[in-house]
Amino acid sequence: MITLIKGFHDILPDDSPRWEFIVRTAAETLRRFGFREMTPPIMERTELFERGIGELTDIVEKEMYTFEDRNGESLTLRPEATAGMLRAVAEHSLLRKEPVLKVFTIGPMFRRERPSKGRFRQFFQVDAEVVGDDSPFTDAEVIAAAHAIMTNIGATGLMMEINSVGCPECRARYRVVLQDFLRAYLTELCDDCRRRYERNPLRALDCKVARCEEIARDAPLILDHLDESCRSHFQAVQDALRMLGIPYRIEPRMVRGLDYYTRTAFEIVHEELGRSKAVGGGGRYDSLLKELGGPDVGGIGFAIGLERLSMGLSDDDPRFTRSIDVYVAALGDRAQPEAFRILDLLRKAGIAADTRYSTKSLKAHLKVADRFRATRVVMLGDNELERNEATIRDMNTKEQFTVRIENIVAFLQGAES
RNA sequence: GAGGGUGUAGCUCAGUUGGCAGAGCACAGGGUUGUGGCCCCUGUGGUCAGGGGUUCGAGUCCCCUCACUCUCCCCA
Repeated sequence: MITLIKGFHDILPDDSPRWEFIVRTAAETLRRFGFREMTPPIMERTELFERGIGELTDIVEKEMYTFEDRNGESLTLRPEATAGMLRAVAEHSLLRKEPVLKVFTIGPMFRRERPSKGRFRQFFQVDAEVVGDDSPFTDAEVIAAAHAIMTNIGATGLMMEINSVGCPECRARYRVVLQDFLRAYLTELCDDCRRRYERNPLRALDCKVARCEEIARDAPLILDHLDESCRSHFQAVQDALRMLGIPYRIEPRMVRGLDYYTRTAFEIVHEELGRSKAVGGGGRYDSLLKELGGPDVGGIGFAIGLERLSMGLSDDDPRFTRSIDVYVAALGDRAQPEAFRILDLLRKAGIAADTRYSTKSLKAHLKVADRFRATRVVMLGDNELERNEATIRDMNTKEQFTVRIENIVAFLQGAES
């Protein structure tokens, strides 16, 4: 048997109603916030991710599905959506038409990591971006949109964590302060943190190794080293969140894995999965679009992992059960062609109808209709056929009606309401 | 990349000191010649992950391989 690629997964028919609900709810919520859908391809030139995400990040260094096209060009399956979204914004000059652009996309991302609970090599994200606006209200609105998606889907046990990583100038100043502090502990830090000491010392703050955590507890915080404009921006974001009633917690040691974030950064954490497997995350990027060849304006965005979001939902929600409107039961070979024709009429009238040709006895037909959760059954046998009629059974009340064949569609539509 | 755990029917899992391959659910048929859900009966379905070894005999003991899964690093 040929099997699934490791870390990939099928969404089976029984899973689809629940999945479709999540995707639809996310899209509806974002449209309510003024976002419009945009769908870039799932494959881009490798250089886009190297430039956009940062060459020194884990994602670009070791997690990308990169391969050579037949003409020798290096292509990569997208590991996240923002780079492709901003590429499209720049390439089509969308900001000339609309100086503040709010867009979202939903689709699969690919990262070649070791799979585990809630972590896959292909996973779906809903990704939203606001480009061309620096207002702290925009930051709060984006966080509110992420929160609304999860509230509307009904996920529980979630927490919004926020931080400010400052503008590039603040960060450069803070980095020196942090390095001064860490220098005394260099021999005690884990290998990774020591390796990153020069290039990216901030990551030590987020390390999960016990000793590193202890050290990080006493480290100076970037929040205490922001300049006036960054500090007032962060304060304004919090004020706006409180106005909206969004529950949040300041996480002063949060550092995100993508290089492009500036100022506001946030994560959505699930109590069961813990902080190392966020359900969603995002932040502001003030120079990314320019880096990708677009105008020099800032933006902010977030991504939510749909599989992880789905884990916060209960399994037996009645919204997710299958159902059709009408089942057509043909009894005997003479009735079958007529039933076949009726089935087609029902479908053309917009009624969700189905049958099973290999089922013969009425008892078996009704069992199938029951399993399909059909609300009504059209029964057609020799008795009915002779009189040009059909029997229609209401599966809930067990009431039965005799209806002339040419009136079946009208009868079913009339009883619809 | 490092370290644990688990592989028996479509699914969830029993399987005793090594002695005929099992249950529940699901599926199909029947109990009712044309009336579902509950109940009862019957049936279909197995390379016991794969390979090798020990043994009269291996699902069970030993070795190897593979797959899945969880934890850590990191991300959604």
